[in-house]
Amino acid sequence: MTTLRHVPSWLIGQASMHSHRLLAEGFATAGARGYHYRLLAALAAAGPASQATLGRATGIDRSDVVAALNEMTAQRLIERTPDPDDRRRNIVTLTPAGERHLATLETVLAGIQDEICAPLSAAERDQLVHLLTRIVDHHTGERTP
Amino acid sequence: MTTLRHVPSWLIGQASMHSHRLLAEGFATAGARGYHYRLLAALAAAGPASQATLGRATGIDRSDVVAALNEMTAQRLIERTPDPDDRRRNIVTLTPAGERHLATLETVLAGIQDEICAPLSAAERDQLVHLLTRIVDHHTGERTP
DNA sequence: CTCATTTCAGTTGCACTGAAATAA
DNA sequence: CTTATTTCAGTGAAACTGAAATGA
Repeated sequence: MTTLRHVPSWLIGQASMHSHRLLAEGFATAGARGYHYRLLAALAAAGPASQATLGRATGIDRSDVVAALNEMTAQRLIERTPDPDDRRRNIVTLTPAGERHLATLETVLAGIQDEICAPLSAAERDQLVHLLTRIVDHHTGERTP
Repeated sequence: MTTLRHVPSWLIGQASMHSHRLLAEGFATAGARGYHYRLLAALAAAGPASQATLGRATGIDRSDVVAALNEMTAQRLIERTPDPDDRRRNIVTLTPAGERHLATLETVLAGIQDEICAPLSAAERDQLVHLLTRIVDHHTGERTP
């Protein structure tokens, strides 16, 4: 596109499309998709958690958390056990297979980052991360101000 | 997410999510969606074109171009006329209503850009545009290298 | 009663694939 | 015969909404 080439939202969207495609391809060869990785990473970072907590931590909708965890349970990557202190909740824990799976996905992810940022120097990559961090921080939590 | 906060693809995806939401909201109040704007902008920039050309110019799939143009024809924003020189082709042209609609969407778009880049200075915004441009350019056209 | 959690059913915009008909 | 264009039918991941059942 001619006129859109300097519009931030267009560039962000195009960059997102490419990174999303690369990531989806990488995750697919490992038998996963984006939601799976985000949930595994959140579990590894914060330890066992309820589904609602996982949804808030990952930004994934409560409804999609259910579906993704169903798939991951079938793959024996996680386990759901009822919380004795609050019987509405499921406590979700990583299985050893889930931890191994996460490790492979982390490797895939790191490779994709280098691929995405290939045309940038290390300093420029840091700069990009810094700029995007400020944008993302500014727009998270400030819905309907 | 804790561990993902410095991963470029995560930041790009989050920024894209926010900008996409803002853009979709803005376009929706004007009765449009992203594909409509991109097609209108391409028509205004390059003049009347075939659907295949529009698809290549906007990066929208041939199949989605058909659907979007159907909707836009119903709104009298564009017109399809058969190309006498190549009877497979439709020549797509902007109607006056389409030009007016595009002008409104341009205004919406410009406002959203300022909203997205609110936490950045003008120099930083240029820097972001520059970095993203290099990433996008590097990844467009180089599929299956 | 209100609120939180889990679950299921459905929707939407976007990106994409496959196949058919038509014509260069 | 091969290639290009338009069109239709369908798939898939992601983000989201609404409502129901259960329990704090």
